[in-house]
Amino acid sequence: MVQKKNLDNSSPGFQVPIIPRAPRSARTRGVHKKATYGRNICAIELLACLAGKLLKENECSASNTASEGNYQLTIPRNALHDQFQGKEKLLKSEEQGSCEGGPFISEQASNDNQKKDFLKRSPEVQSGTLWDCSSVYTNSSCLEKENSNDKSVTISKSGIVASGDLNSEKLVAVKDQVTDENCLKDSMGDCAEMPCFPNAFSSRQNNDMRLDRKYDDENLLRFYKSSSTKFKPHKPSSHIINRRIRKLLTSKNGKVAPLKKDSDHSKSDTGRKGLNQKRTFYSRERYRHDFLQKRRKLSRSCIVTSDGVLSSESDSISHQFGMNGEARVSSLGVGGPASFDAENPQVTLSIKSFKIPELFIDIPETATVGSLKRTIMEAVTTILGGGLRVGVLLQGKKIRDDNRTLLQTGISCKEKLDTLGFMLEPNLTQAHPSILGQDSACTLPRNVPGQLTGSLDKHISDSGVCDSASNPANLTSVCNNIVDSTHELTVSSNPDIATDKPLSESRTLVPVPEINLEPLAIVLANQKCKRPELSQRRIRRPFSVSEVEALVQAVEQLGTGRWRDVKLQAFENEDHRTYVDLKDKWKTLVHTASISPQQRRGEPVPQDLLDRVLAAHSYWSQHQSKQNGKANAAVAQTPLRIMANGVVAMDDAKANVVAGSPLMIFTDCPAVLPQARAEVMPDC
DNA sequence: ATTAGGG
DNA sequence: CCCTAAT
Repeated sequence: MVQKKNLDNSSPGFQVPIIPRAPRSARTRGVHKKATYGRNICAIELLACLAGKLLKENECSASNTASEGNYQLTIPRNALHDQFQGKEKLLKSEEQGSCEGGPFISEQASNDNQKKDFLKRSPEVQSGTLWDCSSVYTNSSCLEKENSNDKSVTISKSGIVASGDLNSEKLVAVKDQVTDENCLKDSMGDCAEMPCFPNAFSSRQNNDMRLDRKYDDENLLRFYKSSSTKFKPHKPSSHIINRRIRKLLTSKNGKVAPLKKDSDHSKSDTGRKGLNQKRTFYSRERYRHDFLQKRRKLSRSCIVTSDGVLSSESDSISHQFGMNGEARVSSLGVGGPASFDAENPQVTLSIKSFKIPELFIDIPETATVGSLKRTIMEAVTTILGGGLRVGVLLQGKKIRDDNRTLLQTGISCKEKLDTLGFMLEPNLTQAHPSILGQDSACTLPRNVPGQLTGSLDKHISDSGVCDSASNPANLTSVCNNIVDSTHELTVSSNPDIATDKPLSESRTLVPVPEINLEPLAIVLANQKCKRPELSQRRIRRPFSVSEVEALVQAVEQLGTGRWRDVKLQAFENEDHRTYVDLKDKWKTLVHTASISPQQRRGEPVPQDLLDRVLAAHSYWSQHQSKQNGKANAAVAQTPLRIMANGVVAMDDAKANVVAGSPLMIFTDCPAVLPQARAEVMPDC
């Protein structure tokens, strides 16, 4: 159990213990200490990084230098080594063409045509776009484009969908105010070089986001910008945000005070049923039916929870998560991709991309680019307000990152590494209070989002863009923990104050009462909302044929009522298989054997095994009933026998054997089996 | 802690 | 696989 203790250590380099024996209660549940991996720090820092990126791109500056902020994530080699057991090689360098083969948007920027096509594919793109903090300017181009048609805005490039009846004239007006008009051009071609294009992570621009992770007693993770020439915003307004970012960076442990005072929620998360990362915000007012429908649809199918997926560079994984959100990692070890210097035991990874699956925005017809921009900013801020956390994926599925689960996954095995992945996702347990709703509903404190929004408003104003719905104050929302795992975020805004209002009003940082406010809704969608994520549910681990074989054999000998013994006999060293699991598996085996082969799923179980399952099941069922009948009859421990000729012999008459006796001789109830297992039959 | 069953 | 009641 000493080893157990080590496991509870939140050290990133947890040891894979040599579990002596199956714990009596492998299923013991309880509050598991979460592996933090320096989560807090990481979250804030990543947030800052993203925010910075967003900021930068908001500038929509045509500058397209390759010297973007460069962040590196350096993980102590030990940390990885312990988990991967020398499989660091998987983390090969991916400096170039990191996006190759992956369905990422970033790959589409190579030429204008592709971009156009991409836009047309918006529906699909929406659900799986690369979140690159694309700017509103970028979006605006889409706005205009779409607006010319059905007035339904679709910002697909960044996975943002905004629908509403935009006023064309306004857009046009806004257009003139936008710093970079190119961004508003209908033709994306003019934006080819714009950093605001989704392809913010194209290798070409070389602005990969890297996080450097240093091992530190205090900070497991230290984030720093190793080089930056473009990070600093040129505009004054940006400083505000920048300052904020800096503040975040300096605040230890994500001490973004107002952002995490909801400890209750995190507690509830420990409980499986209490977890609630789903939150729904919706405005009180109605939207135009066209998007009303859309929204409704969305809210039913899953919303919010943006998550980026950080996966190992396995292509298979890339494909798996192509529609989710993904960040690719690559090793940047000094000594080469897979080389490790014993003296410099660190593995350096870089986040190639990070995306948030979907972000749907509903905006009123009076909306302006400015309001949209702000709204998006709010949404992002709100989402990331709680910081980010690194999730662990196994075979494409989220798994808890507590040590127990990690051990279960067997990621220490080399074969498993291929399916191991990581992802960035909002740290909901520490989420911004405003988005942490109670079970029923809650109203967001208006002043909460106001802070950053205020800054943004100024920024917008400075940019010359009139922000009509500049009242962040109106961000009122209701959170619902919808049973169907719906995530929905609706941010209402005040469109009335829109364009016509003086800028001064737009700049106000003071929350304004929501009066006549048509809602400006933002729906953050996450198609894979069904994910339990923090769920304590163990990962699914289908039984292999050999396991089935072992199980069948054990049951043949021990019967169906001694699962513990079955476990001990056949799965003693497979800690992830509890006797309950074995029992369940047997149950399914019996079922499987009872149905037609066409109805069976998963890895096919050899028919002979299924035959044995049926035979054993039949026998033991019968036997059990007889036992019940004969109150105190001797318990036959191993009445079932399989003869060398492939015959399963069962004989209750001769089943009366000493308990524990493994073998018996039977002559009745034969069942022809494809294969015989002579070894089981010593006598005969 | 196990078993047995339903979910 | 999970959850529970019953041993």
